[in-house]
Amino acid sequence: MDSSGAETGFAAHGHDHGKCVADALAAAEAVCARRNARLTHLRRRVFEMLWEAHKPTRAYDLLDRLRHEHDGAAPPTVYRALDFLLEHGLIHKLESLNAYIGCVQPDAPHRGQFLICDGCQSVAELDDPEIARRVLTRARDLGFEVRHQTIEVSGRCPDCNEAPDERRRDG
Amino acid sequence: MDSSGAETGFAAHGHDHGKCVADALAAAEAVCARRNARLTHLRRRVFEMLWEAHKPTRAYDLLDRLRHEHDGAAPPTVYRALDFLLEHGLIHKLESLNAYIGCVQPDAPHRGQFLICDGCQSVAELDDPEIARRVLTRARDLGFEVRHQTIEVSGRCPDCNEAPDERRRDG
DNA sequence: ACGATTGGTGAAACAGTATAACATTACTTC
DNA sequence: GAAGTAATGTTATACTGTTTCACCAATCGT
Repeated sequence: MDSSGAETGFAAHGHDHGKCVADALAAAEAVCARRNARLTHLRRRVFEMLWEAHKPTRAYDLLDRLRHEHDGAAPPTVYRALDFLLEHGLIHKLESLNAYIGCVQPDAPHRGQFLICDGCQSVAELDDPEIARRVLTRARDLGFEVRHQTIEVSGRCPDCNEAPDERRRDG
Repeated sequence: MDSSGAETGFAAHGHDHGKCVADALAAAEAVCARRNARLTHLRRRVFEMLWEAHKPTRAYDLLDRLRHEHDGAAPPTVYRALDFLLEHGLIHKLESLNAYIGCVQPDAPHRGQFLICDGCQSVAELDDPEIARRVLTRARDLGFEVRHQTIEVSGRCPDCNEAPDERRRDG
């Protein structure tokens, strides 16, 4: 639970991040292979960058990083890659932050629930079927047919809660 | 349930919209009076515009309308009004649309859940305590202290469901 | 009434987010 | 290898939101 980061809950400080990125990439490759989707160099790099950051990252931050290794990078470059990754459920967009983050369960397409820490920007992705089901039920009661759920919760993660002002986990 | 629009669920087509706006305004005035918050002309107008539209409205749409009656209107004009209204729980921001909408229960501050129709842009605000509670519980299990919940569901309202492509409720 | 403080507004510039449109390259398939 | 499709390059632009500073109006203590 502490070593991969590819599960529900907050990643531990000292988790093996190299492995965590590698695992995510392997999962993404598997998904794309299965679907005959082309995980091109650009798309792979954007995906890797999101996992390397391991926190919500904005499109223009990705663009800045991309430019370091790729001269012609422009907004469409990164947005197209993000669109592809979103479409295949490999990443999520956090609407309340206008930021993107790697998906911890790319195999099964799903709408996750996100806990977003105001203090350190860490994010935990839940996949609680009860929450999703309850939302579905209430919607259906009103005759509403659900297509997509956006559930984002802001607040303070355990670490930032302990040390309200001092500690900031950035790396 | 069909006449005021100021309740959970989708507003009926022929509801008395004048009354619905007037009621909302009265409620807003009451809230502001109780808190010694100043519902100035500008703020009131933005609030009214949101209720008149009766669907999610973007900041720059409000700005356009504001300019018709007020020459000096600029982005900060409308964003400041929106900030005030948000702060006092008189409106909500729909993060997945970057749009704003009047709150149906301004009395008790709350985090609502929103059903947003892709077809006609109508929105129903739920206030299901079970959903909110379940989210709270799961967060607390992970040691996460919740500050704010963003729950937005997109899909199709009953009307658009019946007539998938033809009917569009705009007015 | 007086000045000081506070909160609201006017105005201009700017920062951040995202898409449109069209040209070009690369990959696939036959 | 020619045709068709998918991906990328390139430029421009639209949309969303903030910063900053100056000014005015209401409030408060005296």
